[in-house]
Order: sequence, then structure tokens, then C-alpha cells
Amino acid sequence: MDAIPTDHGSEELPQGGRRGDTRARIQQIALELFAEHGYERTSLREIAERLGVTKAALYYHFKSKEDIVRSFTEDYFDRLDALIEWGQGQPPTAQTASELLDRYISIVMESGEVFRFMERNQATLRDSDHGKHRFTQFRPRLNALVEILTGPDATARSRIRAAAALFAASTSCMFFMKDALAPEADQTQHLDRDELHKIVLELAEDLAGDTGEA
Amino acid sequence: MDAIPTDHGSEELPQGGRRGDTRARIQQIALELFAEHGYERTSLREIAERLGVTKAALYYHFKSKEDIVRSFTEDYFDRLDALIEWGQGQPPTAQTASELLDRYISIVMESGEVFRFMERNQATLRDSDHGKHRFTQFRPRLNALVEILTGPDATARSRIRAAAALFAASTSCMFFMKDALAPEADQTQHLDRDELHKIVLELAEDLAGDTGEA
DNA sequence: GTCTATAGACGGATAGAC
DNA sequence: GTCTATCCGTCTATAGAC
Repeated sequence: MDAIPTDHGSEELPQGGRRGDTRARIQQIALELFAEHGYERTSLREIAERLGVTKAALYYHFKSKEDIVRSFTEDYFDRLDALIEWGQGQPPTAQTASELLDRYISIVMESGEVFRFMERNQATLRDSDHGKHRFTQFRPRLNALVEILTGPDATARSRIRAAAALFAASTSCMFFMKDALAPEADQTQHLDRDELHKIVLELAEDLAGDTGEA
Repeated sequence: MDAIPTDHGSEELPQGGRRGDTRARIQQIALELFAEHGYERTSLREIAERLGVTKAALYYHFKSKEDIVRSFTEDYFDRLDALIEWGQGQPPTAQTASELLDRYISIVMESGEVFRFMERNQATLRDSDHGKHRFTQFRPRLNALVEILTGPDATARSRIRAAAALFAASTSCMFFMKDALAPEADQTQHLDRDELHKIVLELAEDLAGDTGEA
């Protein structure tokens, strides 16, 4: 379902294909369990069990538990950094802002479970070893994105609104992509990804676009 | 700084008053560490150390580690439930929506570290024992708040915007209350609570207010 | 590539003295 | 109300056979 970066020559799994890449299966299961029950509450034994192997096998594919996390957050941050770099090279127009938000939403939606995992394990990520490296560093990236959206000399109000646009966009995507509204809700339940993307983009634009000059 | 519910007759600590209530001091330190380093990565030994007592002492005041968490989330959810109940008793007007958002923001801001803790430990809370009880249950409460904001027959778009308003409001409050914009930012840095409250309220109203009838 | 076995550490929690 | 001492479980990680 979600794009797990294979970071080495990956063949297509033939639809539910069991045999294939153990490494990818580890990532998939780990991500799922980390997101659902939390990083620390998910033991390697648990992951191994779900895969039908033993703990020791995991260590053949990853050098540590944290390394598993790195393997899928890495890709996400690479995309984000690419977006920032792109944004910094654009003229500071409203058009640029809209496109930035559009791309940002795409990244969040395509990252699928990865973003959900990060959202739900913030405390863990912030504290972990690789938190000191270049991953998990939300804050500087958020600031960079905000600056692209508002320009360098924006008021506090503008900055807050820009940040809120990003918060709202990503959180909404996460929340409405899987958990949906309510299990028993009757109405137009199946809003597909494109529909959701459109609604969220519009909402983010409303926030980031109003610079308070009225 | 933050309102830690003392849930028994609490006297005022005389300004930095060391001696007083050990129970309250445990809550304070625990909340701080849980929020900063994560619930699971914070051991009771660590908390005890910071207080200059031993682990065993903690068990005199709380029956378990999770019980410490319960002691400060309980109050937060009580306030939220009270807000929901209030909202459900109001006429479904734009005025009600604004006031709901206003009160919601107040709750988040006054909860201080508690909300931050919950945000950063979602995975843990969702999974924990008391997650099956009445705490940590964000989802049903969010749905209730959304329904008050939009009314029962709202479009998916309206609901998403209302939810986004709540997401954006709470996250913005958290983010800009302590971590501030950027450490080295030059401009109007010290926006006080009232100023922040106002900006966030306005932004939330913009989201929740536009029902797409234009 | 996967297994068995185990090291080595640390966690939450309790008993009972003071 | 706080301490010392300890139990027991689980965890990550590694060594080495197959």
C-alpha cells in the first residue's frame, strides 16, 4: 500500500507475493506496528514473530532497531528537503506558495504510514540517537517552509498562519486518509485521495494566503 | 507554571517552595520528562532521582507509572468533556462555533505541558491500559466537536475544515507557546498568550466558518 | 540467510524496616 | 513518607552453528 523505500534494486512483488524481499517485509511490518502500538512498545521479537522468523534474522538486515526506523524516515526527509530546495529557488509569489502546499500535501499523502508513525512517536524520535543526526528534525524544516510561504520579513501573524497551514494540511491528511470520519457515519464516506487532496489544499491556501493586508 | 491538578486539598506553594506536596512535584517532573523524552524512555528511577527520592517513594503516591499519567490527563479530558456538553446545549449558530473555538483554545493553552505530552506520546497513549478506559480517546471527542461546529448534516468538506481548525489551533498553540518561532529570529518575538490566542482563534474561525456556500 | 542460545542491562513493581 | 533490597520480566544485541 504505502511506498516503502527499498533503497536497493527492488523488484515488484507479484501481488501479495510472500517470498521476495525479507528486508521490505520487515520494514512494512515494523512500520505498521510502530505506528499502531508505538516504537518502544513494539519489540523485535514481535516483529520477527509476525514475519515467521526470529529476532536474530532481523539483525542480518538491519544493524539495530533504530536503523529500521531510519530506513523509512530517510526517504521522507529527502523528499521534504528537495521540496524546500525547490521552494527556495522560486520567486516568492502566491503561485509559488500554492504549489509548495500542493507538493507538500502530496508528500504527506504518499508517505502514507510513515508520516503517521512520526506523528505518533514524536517524543521517541526527538530523543533517539538519530534525532541528533539529520532526521526527525521537523522544526528547522518547518521554519524553512514557513519562510518560503511568507517571505523573510513577515509578521508573527503571517508566520503562525503559514505554520498552521502546514500543520492542518498534514494532520488532516493523516486523519482522514485511514481513520476516516466516523465508522458509522452515513454520508459521502469514500472521498478518494484526489478529493481529499483538493479540499486540504484549498484549506491550507486559505490559511497561508491571507497575510492580513485587508 | 502549568496547572497540575492536585486532586486533593492543595495549598499554594510559596513561590518555588520546595517542601510542600511531593505528589505535585512528582507530577511536575514526570510531565516534563515524559513530554521531553517520551513516556517509555523516562524511567521511574530517573524521575525519582530528579526529585531526590527513590523509586519506592513514588509508589506511595501513585500506584503505577501509568497512574501518574492518568493523574494529569484526567483533568484535561474533564475540561474537554465539559466543553462538548456545553456546545451540545447551544443553538447551532456561527456565534456558538466561535465561542467553542475560543474556549477550546483556552483549554489547550491552559493545559500547558499536558497537551504537548499527549501530542508527542500518541502511540503510547493509544496503546496503554487506560487507553481502553475513557482517557486518551481523542477521536470521539474530535467528532463531537466537529459536529457542534458544522451541524449534523454537513458535507465532508465542512467536516474536514472543522477538524482542521481544531488541529491547527491546538498544534499552533503548542508550537508557538514555548518552542517559539526560531531561536535566532529577530522580529516581534515575544507575542504573549493573549496575542497568540487571538491570532489562533481568528485562523480557526476562518477554517471552520467557511462552509463552502459561496 | 536464518537459527539457537545467551549475554548483559534495565525496567516496573513489591516487601518490609525505619 | 521514605528507604534498602530484591524479584522477575523483557528487552536489545551478539556469538556461533547450520
